[in-house]
Amino acid sequence: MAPQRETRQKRALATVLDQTPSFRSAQDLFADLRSRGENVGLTTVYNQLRAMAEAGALDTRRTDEGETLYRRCGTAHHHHHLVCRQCGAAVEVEGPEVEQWAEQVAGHHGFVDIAHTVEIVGTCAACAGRPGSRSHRGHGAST
Amino acid sequence: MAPQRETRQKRALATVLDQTPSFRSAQDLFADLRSRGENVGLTTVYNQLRAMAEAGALDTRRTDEGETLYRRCGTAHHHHHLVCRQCGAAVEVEGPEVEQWAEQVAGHHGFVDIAHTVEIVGTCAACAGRPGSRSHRGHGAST
DNA sequence: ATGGGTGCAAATAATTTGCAGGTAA
DNA sequence: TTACCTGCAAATTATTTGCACCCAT
Repeated sequence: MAPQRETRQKRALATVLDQTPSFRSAQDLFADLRSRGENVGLTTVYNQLRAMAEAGALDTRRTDEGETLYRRCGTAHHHHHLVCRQCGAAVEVEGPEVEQWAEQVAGHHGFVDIAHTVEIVGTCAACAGRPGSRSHRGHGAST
Repeated sequence: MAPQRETRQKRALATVLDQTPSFRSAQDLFADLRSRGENVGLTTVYNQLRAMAEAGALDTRRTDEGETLYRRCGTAHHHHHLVCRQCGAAVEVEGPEVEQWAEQVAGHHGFVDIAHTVEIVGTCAACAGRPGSRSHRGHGAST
């Protein structure tokens, strides 16, 4: 397997991902890239995003509207997310008890080869303080 | 507000929903309806599905591929799902400890107005017994 | 009669794919 | 040079919407 090549586009995307702590959509990242003057194609963004996600370098989520959101993965081990419904900020959390509960419940029903998804959504302290800041999936980049 | 009307299409959809214990996509339900000879339009299926979901009569999920799945809601109170990745069968489960854990973790990070999603995926006893039955989103209806 | 219900056709929207040309190694 | 990468354009796919007609009440 030939090693991955270093391209301007890859570097640009990686940079943007590193500068945002919250989940962002492909379309969003693409727009951000363009606003920075980086000339990267939408197709490339999708290509890279998928490649990185498959390589385990990115965490992914789906919004209720069907968009896939990506975010640089902090810890390598299993974890869940606590996401702010206002600003999109995400905190990685762990919960041994939940893992156990899932295993237990599944086993109790005769299920094997268990996997699970947990996501907690709420309003973070900052957003709770100043209501009305409807920057659901805000940028905050460039300019 | 005028009461809902009783139509052949609504009844047909309701019947199909009642006969399946697992989550099914709109496309899937539509195909099933047609295979039964029921002449219902895809648009109507979507219309009804959305109306029922908003009315709280249906539970909804999203597959990784972006499809929305619907299923008649058994219990009215909060619960989660244990789904079989092979046949799609779903069991409604509860977990007081998880609810508490979510509240606790969220509060610890300063988040308020908490909501959460939990989904356990596994292979049910039946499917584990006869591997290879790749009916990912099986019908099981008619014929 | 009448207004909610229906469904064909066209519109959306996110994401994927074909493929010709670019470029890192 | 080589084949991986890029990105335009077109294709896919689930779902929504415009709208004229129909039927349960």
